[in-house]
Amino acid sequence: MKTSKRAKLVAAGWAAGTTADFLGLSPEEAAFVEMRVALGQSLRQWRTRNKLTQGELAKRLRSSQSRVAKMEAADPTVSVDLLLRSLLSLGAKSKDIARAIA
Amino acid sequence: MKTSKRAKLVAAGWAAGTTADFLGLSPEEAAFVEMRVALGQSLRQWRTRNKLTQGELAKRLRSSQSRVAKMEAADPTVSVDLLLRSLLSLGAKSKDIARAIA
DNA sequence: TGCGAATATGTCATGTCTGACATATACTAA
DNA sequence: TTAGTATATGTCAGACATGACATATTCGCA
Repeated sequence: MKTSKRAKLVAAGWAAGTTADFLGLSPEEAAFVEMRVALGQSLRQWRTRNKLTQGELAKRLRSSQSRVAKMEAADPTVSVDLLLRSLLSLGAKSKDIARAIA
Repeated sequence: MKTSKRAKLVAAGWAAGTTADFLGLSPEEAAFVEMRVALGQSLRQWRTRNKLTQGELAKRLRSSQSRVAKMEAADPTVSVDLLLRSLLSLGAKSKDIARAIA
């Protein structure tokens, strides 16, 4: 894992050490987690850039504040589908999303 | 929508005309569908490149042939999560996925 | 410090996705 | 054509994600 990516995961609340190490994740599983974390962070960026609270965004998405918080935290109960639809609702384009996960 | 993207959608079985037109999809919804179609096509490429049948891939994924077929067809009942995990299992990297959806 | 706003965490009923199976259709070679 | 293989389509019970709610924690500011 690149150092920059690890920094992001740590920032997102993942303990130090590689994500893969943490609980015997296979490389694919680790990559999947990394993508989810990256999308969660991206969502937070788009939300704050648009000066919205989680509650306000939730209303726009017809969701709830708690779910938005979980999205941004890449909670295991949040699907990538929901993250993507939320980002698109905030105005993110395919290429923005591609850049976020690359 | 770019011509190249439309060609892909048509190739994937979507009727001519823009995806958005087809059934009153909002731009965000259309973009989401396009991403799913792109991921489905990418999955097929990775599978055929690895000379696997849908059944063989299904076994590796602990899934079923029918679901693999639906993934490649971007069937509405298939989540992006499943598409991504499948691609990663085939050896695709984050940047490959980013390129596919960009 | 305290207070109010924002965010985080836990739980649950309801709705959606999943693998599995059956079966239909498409493709290839004889 | 036919048979054999691959892929597509339809359905369903069980598994998982969802919005909503309650509540806890963190943050910013006076």
